[in-house]
Amino acid sequence: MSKLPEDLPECMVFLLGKAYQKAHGNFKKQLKNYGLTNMQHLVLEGLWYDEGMTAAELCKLLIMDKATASGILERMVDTGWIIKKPDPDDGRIQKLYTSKKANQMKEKLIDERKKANKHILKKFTLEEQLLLKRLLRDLI
Amino acid sequence: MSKLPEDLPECMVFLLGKAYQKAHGNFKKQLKNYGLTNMQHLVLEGLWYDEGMTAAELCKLLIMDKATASGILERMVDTGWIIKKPDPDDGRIQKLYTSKKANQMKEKLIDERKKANKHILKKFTLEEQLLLKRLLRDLI
DNA sequence: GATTAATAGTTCGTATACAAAGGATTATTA
DNA sequence: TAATAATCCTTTGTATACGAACTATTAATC
Repeated sequence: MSKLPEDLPECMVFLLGKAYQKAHGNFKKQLKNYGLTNMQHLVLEGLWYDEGMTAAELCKLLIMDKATASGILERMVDTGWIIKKPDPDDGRIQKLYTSKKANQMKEKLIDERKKANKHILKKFTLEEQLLLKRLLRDLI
Repeated sequence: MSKLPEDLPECMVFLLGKAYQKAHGNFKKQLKNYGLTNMQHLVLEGLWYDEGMTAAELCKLLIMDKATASGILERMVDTGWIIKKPDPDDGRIQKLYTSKKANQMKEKLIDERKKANKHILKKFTLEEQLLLKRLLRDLI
């Protein structure tokens, strides 16, 4: 006999997936007001940390597949959030920069992620928060 | 000044998403040998728990969007993992059943998830494992 | 210096994920 | 019972996610 409601909460793939879905779902709604997605927001934060990164570098930082990145970056160029500049020294590379539009919203956007994070974690004690983050980092 | 490598590990949406990706990525490879995806595997486990569920009931159990389920179930019918039977009492409903093909692999498939789960958690002490699962459940 | 290997990106195919709208059917209610 | 609401499911459109194959370009090696 196979159980499930008892087994499901034991399955990490399930737990992680659904916890992510829940957390992502809320943040997503907030970001929709800006016309951004979570991954697009992460790209901006990545570039604010190190303006001029290549797609490959960004992929490494954000643990993102290059094929996935290709589409995300294309949409962000189309919607005016980032700019691609070819590298004169290496024809394979395009360096990535945030746009004026993005930089004007920088403070607000960074604050949105902080708020979302607090909202997700507010049900935990500070100890639990630190512990959860440590355990998740160990999984990555 | 915006940081990122210091801030990223603080962001729950990021941590949860990447931890899920990592865990899912490994399980995915194992399941590929069977021609199944994680969600399709979950559908089978759901139906083994309660054969004859409707799509709506399954969605509730697996915390899955109905639109998402629609596609998954269609593919699983096409590949012969499940069967849809119309309900004579309610024309809106189709009851879902696992196929012979699925039931023949039942033990193996259930074992695959257990193995995957162990593999994901092996780096933690038993205490940490229980704690992590509790914290994740609280997030859902 | 020509061949081979490695790297950067793109493109394609498939599978979620989900908002929104639509069609069919059943339940409710005035 | 006719009109309305609720439910079930599908379809459409957009955004990841990622394996695999492909192009272009640079690096390595013989």
